[in-house]
Amino acid sequence: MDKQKLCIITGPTAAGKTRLSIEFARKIGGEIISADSMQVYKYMDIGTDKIKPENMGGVRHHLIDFLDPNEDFNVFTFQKLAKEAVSDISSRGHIPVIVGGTGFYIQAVLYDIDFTETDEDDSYRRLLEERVQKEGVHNIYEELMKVDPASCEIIHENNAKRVIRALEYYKKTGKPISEHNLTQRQKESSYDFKYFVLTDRRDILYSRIDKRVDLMIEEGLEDEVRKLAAMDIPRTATSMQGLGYREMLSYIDGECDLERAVYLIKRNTRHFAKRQLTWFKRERDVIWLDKNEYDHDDQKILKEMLKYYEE
RNA sequence: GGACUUGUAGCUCAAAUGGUAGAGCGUGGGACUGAAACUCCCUGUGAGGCGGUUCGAUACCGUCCGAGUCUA
Repeated sequence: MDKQKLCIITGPTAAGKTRLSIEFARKIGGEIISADSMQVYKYMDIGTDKIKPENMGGVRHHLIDFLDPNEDFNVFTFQKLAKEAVSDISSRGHIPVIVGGTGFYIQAVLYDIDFTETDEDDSYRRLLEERVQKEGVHNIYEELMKVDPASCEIIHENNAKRVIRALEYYKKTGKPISEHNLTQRQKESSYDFKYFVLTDRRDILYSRIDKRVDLMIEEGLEDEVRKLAAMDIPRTATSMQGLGYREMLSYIDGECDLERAVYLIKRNTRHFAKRQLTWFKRERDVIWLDKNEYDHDDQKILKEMLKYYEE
């Protein structure tokens, strides 16, 4: 049986994925699955730069704007929903196009990474978090050293989050996560995929980010965040970790002035774009599309993408 | 015009009784496999110019240039 076709359009934030993806999807008869950890949330439109229905050009979108900001969202959930969407789309004879900047999410779907090993119980994680609060990471790092020294080679001691997860994994499965990761890494994709990474010169990217943040402020980001705050969404919620939301909340709570908040949003977004690029650089079988090499002309890029697609 | 302060890494600033200097932030690079817009790691030879004193000056002296504060 032939492999299922799948396209991916990703790249750092503000590279111009959204607009391009609409044209591309229309050309190939595709439907879009958003791979964005924040655009899943309702009431978070400005800060996530969520596409407006009138800009969708008739292309159907999945995994966007459906979750309450109080709810948690993570890779596993995304993977499950995305796989459902993929089969739904292909069952109707369309091509699934994954669009978004969360590389981890894309990987989870593309290589069908196995996350099914554990239950929902996170009491152990909570316990470890508390211990880190009180004792620092060192002690639990030592514990990880005993059960999974290979992970200690990879995870830096200061990276409490990853140390906790490694211990949690061991506790729940009796196996080291390092071993699991190793086998997952070997996987071949079961899709016939084209993985496009849209990018641009760094300075252009950065100035686009700055402009976009200014625009968000003009469009009323503050108001959007105030409304969320009024909905009693805790600052620790996954949704409130989103860029722009975190910083705005600290401004609203009087921890800094607006100017500072805006500066931080811009800076953190730049850092984020950099991290995204690092991620895509080490992904296999990626097709880089540097806008700079196509005179920043979407039509030229689109032509190139279609060429790859026909292959 | 006079008095004073000041000129150290892209930015904000340290330190060293004269023995060639660090921090934070930015920048750049990297990791990442149920939190990922998360979390974490690595990354800095740079003293305004010219003279002088000295074995040796970014530090002392002179001078020029730039910045700031006060003042007739």
